[in-house]
Amino acid sequence: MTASQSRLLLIDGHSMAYRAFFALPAEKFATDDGQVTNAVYGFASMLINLLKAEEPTHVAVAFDISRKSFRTEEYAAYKDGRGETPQEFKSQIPIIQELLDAFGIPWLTKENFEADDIIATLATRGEAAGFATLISSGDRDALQLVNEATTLLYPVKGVTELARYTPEAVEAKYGVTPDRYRDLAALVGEKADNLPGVPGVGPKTAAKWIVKYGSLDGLVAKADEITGKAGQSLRDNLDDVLRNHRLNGLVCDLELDRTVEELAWEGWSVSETNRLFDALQFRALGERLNANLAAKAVGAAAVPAAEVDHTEAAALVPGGLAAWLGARAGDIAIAFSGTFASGAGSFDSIALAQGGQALWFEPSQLDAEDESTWAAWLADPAKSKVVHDAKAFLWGADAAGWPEVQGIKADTVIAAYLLKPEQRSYALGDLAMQFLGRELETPESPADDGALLGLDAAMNDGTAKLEADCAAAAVISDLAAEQTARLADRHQAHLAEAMEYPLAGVLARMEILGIAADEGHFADIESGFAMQSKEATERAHEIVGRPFNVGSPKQLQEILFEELGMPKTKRTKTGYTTNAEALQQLYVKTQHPLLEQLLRFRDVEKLKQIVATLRATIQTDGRIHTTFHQTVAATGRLSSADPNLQNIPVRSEAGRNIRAGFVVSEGFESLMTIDYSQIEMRIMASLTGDEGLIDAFVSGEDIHNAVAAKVFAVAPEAVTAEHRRKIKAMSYGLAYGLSTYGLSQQLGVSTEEAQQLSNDYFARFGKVRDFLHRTVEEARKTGYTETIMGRRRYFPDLTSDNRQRREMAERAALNAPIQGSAADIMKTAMLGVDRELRSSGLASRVLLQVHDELVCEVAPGEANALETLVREQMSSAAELAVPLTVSAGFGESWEAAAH
DNA sequence: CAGCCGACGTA
DNA sequence: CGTACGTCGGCTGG
Repeated sequence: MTASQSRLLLIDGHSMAYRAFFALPAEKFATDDGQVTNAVYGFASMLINLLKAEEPTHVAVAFDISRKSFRTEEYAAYKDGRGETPQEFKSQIPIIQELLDAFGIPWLTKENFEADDIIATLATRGEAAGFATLISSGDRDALQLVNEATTLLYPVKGVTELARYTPEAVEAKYGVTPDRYRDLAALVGEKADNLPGVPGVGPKTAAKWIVKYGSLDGLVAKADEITGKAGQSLRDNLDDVLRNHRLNGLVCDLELDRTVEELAWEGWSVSETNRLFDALQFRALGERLNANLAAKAVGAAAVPAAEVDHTEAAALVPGGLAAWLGARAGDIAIAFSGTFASGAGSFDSIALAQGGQALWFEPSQLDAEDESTWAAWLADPAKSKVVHDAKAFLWGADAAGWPEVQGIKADTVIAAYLLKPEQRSYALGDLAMQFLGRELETPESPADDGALLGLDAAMNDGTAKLEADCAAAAVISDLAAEQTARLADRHQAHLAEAMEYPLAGVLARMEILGIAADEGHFADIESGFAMQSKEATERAHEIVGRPFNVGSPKQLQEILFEELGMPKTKRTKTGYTTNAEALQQLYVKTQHPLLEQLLRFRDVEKLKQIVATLRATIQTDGRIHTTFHQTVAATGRLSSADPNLQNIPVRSEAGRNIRAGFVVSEGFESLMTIDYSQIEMRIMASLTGDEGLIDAFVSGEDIHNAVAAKVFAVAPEAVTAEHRRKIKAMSYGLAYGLSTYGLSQQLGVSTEEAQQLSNDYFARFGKVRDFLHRTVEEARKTGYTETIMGRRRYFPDLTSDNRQRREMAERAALNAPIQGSAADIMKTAMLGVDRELRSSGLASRVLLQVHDELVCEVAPGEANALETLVREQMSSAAELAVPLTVSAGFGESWEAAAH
C-alpha cells in the first residue's frame, strides 16, 4: 500500500450493529425517554476506531432491508431458526443510519439482496479501480472476498476487537485459500443461515478434500472415489452441498446508486453529530470524536476536548474565605462529606467550586473570621448555591448551628430525578458519567494501598481527600448547568425551581423537627401485642401437636397442605400462598381452628413488629425523625423511611392504637390532621372533564352515593350500602387500571356482574373511559405521561412485545398522571403553608405528610388560624374543575386528631 | 452477612 | 388479572 493509494472501507451495518447490541448491556444505554441506544453506541464507537485507525479515503455501510432476498426465494428456510429480532434492536437501525448521515458516510440498501452482496459488488469494483479495501463484517461469507487487495476485519470480541483476515490469515485459519472458502462452507454448512452441511464432515475434512481435488467442482466430479463414512455422507448430501454453494456465493455485480468513487469520505459534521449525540445523550463520544478525528471535522471548528479534571484545588488559608467568596459572582457548587441521617448530620469536609477553581476546608477547623463569613454567605439568598443532596446539607447545617441556608438554586440529585424518575440511585459518580460522560475519581481508600506507609500515607490521604472533594464540587457545578439546560428543554424549569428545590428545604425542617412519641404507650401496647402473639403461637402449637415456627410461610405450607391436606391455594414462586386472604378462605372451607390462630398471630405479630420498630427509632429528644425521600417514587410522590411513617396502621382498632403513641409535644396544644377528600377522583373528574362526575363533586353530597345513584339510576336516597360499596371499589379501581376480573375478585361477584357494573358505570361516565384510553395512547406515541405540573414519567414498555410487561406499563401509565398530579398538588400546598406560616409569624408547624394528609403541631391559641391557613393553601393549590375539599381534626395524639 | 421472597402496613 | 411505596422475618447461598 502506498501513501497515495485510495483506501475503501466497507461495513456490514446490520451485522456490526447486532454484535454491538449483544456486547453492551441495554439497561446501561438508554435515553431519558427509554430509547435503548446500546447498539448505536457500540456501532459509533467501532466506527470512530476504524476511521481513526484505518484512515479510509472512501467509506460505505451496507444494510439488509429485510430477511427476504433472492436466497429465501430459492430456499425458504434460509436463515430460519434465528430468533425473532428484538424490537429494541430494530428501533436502533434508523438511528444508526442518522448517525451515518451525520458522519457524512453513505449507506446503501438493495431490495431483494443482502448487505453482503452490496459489499461484494463494491469490493470487486474497488479492486478493479485500484483501491485497497477493508471489509468489516461479522458474517463469515465475506471471507470469500479476501484477496491481495481486500482484507476482512472480523469481530473477535465485542465490536472493537477485530481480527484481520488477509489471504495468508484465511489459509492459516481454514486451510484453504479465500477463493475456495465458499467451497469449504458449502461442505461444512452454516448454522447461522440454517444451511446444514455434510454430517460427519467438519472444517478439517472439508479443507483436506478441497486441497486434494482443487475445488468443490473437482471434489464433486470425483465424489465416487471418496472412501469411508465421510465419503458416503458426502454422496448422500450432495444436493444440500450444491444448494449451499449456490446460496453462499455473494453477488458481485449489483446495480447500485453510487459508484465507488462517489463513496469518498469528506468528513463528519460537527453540528449534526453534536445534535445527534445530544439527543442520544452520548457525552463521551463527542469528545472522543473530537480527540480522534479533529482533522476530518466539517462545519464549525471542532470544539477542543472538554477540559476535564483541570480544576485548581486549594485548601483554605485561614482568614481567606471572604476573599475567595468575594471574588466570585454567580453559582457556587458545594460538595460535602460527613455523616448524615434522620434529620441530623456532621460535616467532615466541604469543597466549593466555580469556573475551574475550588476551595476546600474542614468546617470544624474554621477560625472565627471564616466561620462568620461562612454563616453570612449561607444565609444570603442572593448568593446562589448548587448542591448534590440539599436535604443532607441542610441537616448538617442545622446541627452545626449555622443560620438557615438560603439561595439553594439547584440540587443535582433532584434534577436527575426529574429527568429520570425511575432511576434507583443518583450517586454523583453515576450522574457525572450519565450527564457529562466524565469519570469522577474517588479517593483510594487506605486499604487499597499505602496502608503500611504510616505518616506519608496519612498525608497523601489528606491531599487525596482534598482533590476528590474539589473534583466533586467541579462536577456538581458542570452537572447542574447541564441538567438545568435539559430541564429547560422539557419545560420543567418551573417544576424544579418553584417546586422541588424549595420543597427540599421544607422537608428538611420537617425531618429535623420529628414528631413526639409516647414511649410508655408504645411499651404498653407492645407487651399487649406480644402476649397475644405468644398465646396464638401456643394455641397453634397445641392444635398441630408440636412446636413449629408460626412465622414461617414455608413451615406453614407443609402443615396446611401436606400434613392437614387442606386444598391448595394460589401459587407463589416457591409454593402456595398462606396470605391472610387465602387463610380466610381456607377457614370458610374447613373451619379448622388452626387457621383462626394463624390469622390472629399474623395480625398481632405485625402490629408488635411495627411498634417495636417505632420504639427503636425514638431519638434522645423523645421524637421520631423519619426521612422523606423526594427522589424515589417514580410518580412524584414522597416516600418515608427509617421509620416509614406513611404506613402506620389506621384501619383496625388495635392498629389505630399505635397512632395514639404519636403525641403533641410540650409547649404545643394539640396535633392537627388535615387531608384532601378523594383527591385522585377529583383529579380524574377534572382531567376527564366528565360533566356527570364534575356535577357529582360540585353537588357536595357523598361522592360514592352520588355516583351510585347515577350508575344505578335511582334517587340518591335510594342508594343502598351495597350499591355504594361496589361503586366505591370501581371508582378507586379505575385510576389503577382495574380489570373486570380484578373488580369481580374485589367485590366477590361474577365476572359477568363486574362487566355489567363496568358497562353501567361508563354509560354514565363515558369521558372517564375516553380519558384513560387517551392517556395510554398518548403515552405510547410520545413515550411519556405528564402531570398537571409537567412532571414526566417514561414508559418504554408500552411498546413491548411481552404482553404482561406491556399491560403493566399501561396500568402504570394511566395511573401516573393521576397519582402524580395529586402529589404535585400536595407539594404545592406544602410550599404555600410553609410560606404563609413564616410570613404570618405563627409558631405552629408541619410535621408529617402522608400523601393526601398533613400532620401539624398546633401552638397555643393558633388552632383556628392554623386550620384556616392550611385549608386555604390546600384547597387553592390547583385550579380544578371541581372543588378541592379538605377536612381537619384536632387532638392530643395522631389518633385523637382523626376526623 | 447480603439479598431474595412472602407477607402486609399505608395512600 | 389494581397503582405507588417500606419493612419485617425467614430462608438461601456465599
